[in-house]
Amino acid sequence: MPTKTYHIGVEATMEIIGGKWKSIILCHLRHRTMRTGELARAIPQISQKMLTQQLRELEAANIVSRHVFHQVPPKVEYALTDYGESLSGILHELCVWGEDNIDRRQANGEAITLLSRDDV
Amino acid sequence: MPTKTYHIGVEATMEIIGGKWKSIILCHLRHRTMRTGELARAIPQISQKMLTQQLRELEAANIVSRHVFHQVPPKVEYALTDYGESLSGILHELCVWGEDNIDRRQANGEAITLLSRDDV
DNA sequence: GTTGATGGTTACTTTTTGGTAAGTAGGGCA
DNA sequence: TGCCCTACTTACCAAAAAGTAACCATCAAC
Repeated sequence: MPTKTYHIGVEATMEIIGGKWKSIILCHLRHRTMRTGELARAIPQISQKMLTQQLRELEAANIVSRHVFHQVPPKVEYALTDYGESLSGILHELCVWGEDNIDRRQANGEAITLLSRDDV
Repeated sequence: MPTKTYHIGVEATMEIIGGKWKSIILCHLRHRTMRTGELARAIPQISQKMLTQQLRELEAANIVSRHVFHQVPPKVEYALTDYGESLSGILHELCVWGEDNIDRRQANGEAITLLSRDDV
């Protein structure tokens, strides 16, 4: 098996929380356990496919846990694992920095909106 | 002009530091001003094209400044702007978390290496 | 006048990522 | 009987990101 080589720590981090959706999902799970449908409603732009795909990858990385309730209709809950919680501070800062960035760009005349500001 | 809409702060942040290269470049510039060639040597996997492309985008976002010395052969220096410095804490944490993540995966038997650990 | 150093661009191809739409399961319920 | 609910999968296609390789400019030194 070929050894995977990283040159700098941030590479590994971005492999886990990078991409268009993972950090968004994690920012929501940071606040509370959520069902699949709740996440989908919280992230209206995401498709079913992307949502489950990203959740599977986060689960594989031991960042998110998946709890299936054997019911009909199905019920599945996602939450940060203990290890996932170790990202909580970073996720919070990423949210806050982004909010500030949007404020600046607005002040600068850009046509840009932030719909929910839940990390203030 | 259509208004750009974000749903959560982290979206804006990831638009700026996301992608395969930006956070790596920024982690290097966090320590000191660097010339193009220095960056290229510090990130051996990156191509000329990607390096300049990513630097241009970071410059457009006002995260990185570009200082051209009108000499032959050319000399160009890149540095974090004051605003870019506001990412410094986050970048540091992203590096440290990644280093820890690699440690865990190694302890877990994965064939994986981290070449330089400059953020301890 | 050829070579080298440095930073950069361009055209082209490949890889990765994301989007759409349809289908599955299984019990509840009218 | 047939449709609903929820979570999830699959096949297929489109778009975005990244990789490759060749090229340019300038002046200095040999």
